[in-house]
Amino acid sequence: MFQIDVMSRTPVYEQLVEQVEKFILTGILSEGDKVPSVRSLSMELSVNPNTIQKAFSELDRRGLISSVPGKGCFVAEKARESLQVSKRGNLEGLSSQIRELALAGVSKEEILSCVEKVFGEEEKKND
Amino acid sequence: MFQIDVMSRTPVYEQLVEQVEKFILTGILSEGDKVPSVRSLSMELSVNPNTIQKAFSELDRRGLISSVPGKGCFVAEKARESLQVSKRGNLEGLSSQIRELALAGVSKEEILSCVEKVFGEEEKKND
Amino acid sequence: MFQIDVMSRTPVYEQLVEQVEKFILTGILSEGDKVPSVRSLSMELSVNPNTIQKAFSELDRRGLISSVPGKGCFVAEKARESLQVSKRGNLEGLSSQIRELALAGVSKEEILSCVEKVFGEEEKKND
Amino acid sequence: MFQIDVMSRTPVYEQLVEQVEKFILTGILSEGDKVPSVRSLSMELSVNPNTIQKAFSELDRRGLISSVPGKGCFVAEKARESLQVSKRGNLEGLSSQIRELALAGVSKEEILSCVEKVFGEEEKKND
DNA sequence: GTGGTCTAGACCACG
DNA sequence: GTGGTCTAGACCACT
Repeated sequence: MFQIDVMSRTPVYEQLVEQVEKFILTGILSEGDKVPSVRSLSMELSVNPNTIQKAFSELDRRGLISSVPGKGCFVAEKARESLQVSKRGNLEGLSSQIRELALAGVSKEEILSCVEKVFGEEEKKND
Repeated sequence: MFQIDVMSRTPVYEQLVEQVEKFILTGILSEGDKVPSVRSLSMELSVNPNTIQKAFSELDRRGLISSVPGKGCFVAEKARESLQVSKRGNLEGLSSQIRELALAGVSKEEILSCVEKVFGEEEKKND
Repeated sequence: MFQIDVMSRTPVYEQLVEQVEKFILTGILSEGDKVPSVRSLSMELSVNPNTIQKAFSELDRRGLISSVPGKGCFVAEKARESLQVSKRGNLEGLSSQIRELALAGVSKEEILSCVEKVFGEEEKKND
Repeated sequence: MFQIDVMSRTPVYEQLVEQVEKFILTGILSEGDKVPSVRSLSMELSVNPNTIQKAFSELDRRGLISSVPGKGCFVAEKARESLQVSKRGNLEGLSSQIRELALAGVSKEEILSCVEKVFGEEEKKND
């Protein structure tokens, strides 16, 4: 289920956070579902339990999962919804990235075709 | 000319690199131009000379400036061109960001309007 | 009668203890009354019997209930009285909380109005 | 400056967070001030650097300090103000505590005198 | 020197 | 079994 790259520059715990977010967004993890335990993930990924814990703490802090000591971690109510709202806030991040590309001489057409390409993939998946 | 934010999360030396790149891209720094010296920048920005040096080393490594011992640093030949090529490589970064937004339920229309907005700003500037 | 929230951060056994205390204080449970059995509560609340047992042990330790082997648990003599005494010990907890609020710039008036509000509610109930 | 009690039930890192908050609120730590380094605090308090780090991460997350890798941690802009706002949100916590005491038979007068006492102390300090 | 990340391994409270 | 906290000690990037 999870795949982490220990050689990556982005911290392992951050990779975990991102993947859980992705799973929630795609519906692989639904609200109320139990998230794999710290120890099982630690074994499965050969990652120290503390690192898993850190990722889970962060997800808890963001209100995406709810950690219940002695029972496990569960995907929070409205996790998906709140995730969609927060991600949407990154639209300005997109703007700045486009601005940078424009500065580098990338034409509007190239960027538009890039958008089309991505949404083309999406449709393909849904077939 | 330069503006750095010591409280920012992005390393000071990286901020310097980014700004030099931007200056090259916008033409504020043209090929052959002399880049301010390590010492003068250090004074001006109240930044440790080592940090400035690190930024210059990085720019040198990327082939954007070239150091001439005893004379200073100069914007390299074809700096702008090579910069445009490398930045263009970020198109895949754009794709992944768009993919994320799509996953979060942002519609194609919203993204397209975002692209239009940015290029609208660009045109305005050129008026 | 009992309501527990398994997702809550406060341990289930503690929630149980608090609720029994509240029932004693409000008179819902009077001295000598039989407390529901571990097994029935376990069924009713879908909570592990061990957890119920732990709560009862704690209540026993505090002298609020007494277990009669083979017969069940009963609210102890003077349970209400001793509870009132121990709760009164929380007055110092109140002081420290008020001190914190004062430090945060909350005025004496605001706190007094808060006190009035609570006692206003109480009177309303007794009407 | 800092005092932690390793025997306390409240985690060491939480004690640290609380103390820093208190220092900010009382003005012992002003905005822009440098907070002692992770390592120096670790030595001074005989607490593992990781534990200090955890406290600082939490404070950073709350926007009360700003961690700058390689430079140190600094009290954030508006730290005091935002702290006052968030603490004020605890007024409802005060209400519930008062409600509990009322339930235990504590009279309104006793609580009012408690409030008076605390604010009496405050005035004394300011003399 | 600084903070940030990670591992290894321990103990605790809870269920 | 679960998550939460802590220690000890390491490495990294940055100043």
